[in-house]
Amino acid sequence: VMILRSRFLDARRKRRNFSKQATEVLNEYFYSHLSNPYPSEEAKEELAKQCGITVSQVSNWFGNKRIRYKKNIGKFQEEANLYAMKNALGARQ
Amino acid sequence: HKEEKPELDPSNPVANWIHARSTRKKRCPYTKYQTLELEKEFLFNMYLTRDRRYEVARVLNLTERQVKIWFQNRRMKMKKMNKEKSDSKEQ
DNA sequence: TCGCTATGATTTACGACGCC
DNA sequence: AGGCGTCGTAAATCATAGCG
Repeated sequence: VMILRSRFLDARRKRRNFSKQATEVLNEYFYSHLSNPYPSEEAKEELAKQCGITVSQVSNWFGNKRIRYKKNIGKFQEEANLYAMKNALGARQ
Repeated sequence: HKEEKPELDPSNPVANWIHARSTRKKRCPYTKYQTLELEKEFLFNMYLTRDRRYEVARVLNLTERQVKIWFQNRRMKMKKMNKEKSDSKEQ
């Protein structure tokens, strides 16, 4: 408990990339809201909970994703297709 | 609510996103000295009087607008840091 | 081990809106 | 109207994790 706390309070603990599952959740939201990828505060809280990260981290992730996607749509085409397909399959059941 | 500039283009997904106006000044990182002096001033008071703003801007060779915005951003940063501190304390 | 790039976080600069 | 406040964000930049 104290250890978990100090993990957060402890300044400058090393940055870790988010888990594959977390990135999966964020990408699913991003690509299924591609025409308006701006989650509300409530949606951010839900995503944060699902991903095990903070709301600020969710905001950072979307900010980075939007600008990087916009800067080079081509580079993300494959990823976009993957999540579009995943979404279509999931929506059918 | 919209923010800066919804582009009117058909069919591409990015069209309705928020875009910065082309007239926006490019972000220019401040020097260590500028940042240090701004931090010292912030420690003295989180809100600037008009006279202090003029003086700080003059000394650091920034515009009054840049100094005003720096303080606004700094207050938001402080708020965020306080929130994270209290969030991590509960449970 | 070394470089490089991808990724998460932070820093400037505004637009939108609010309240004197 | 006008000016400064917050809030959320764009875009650039920083720092370094992580991989070939």
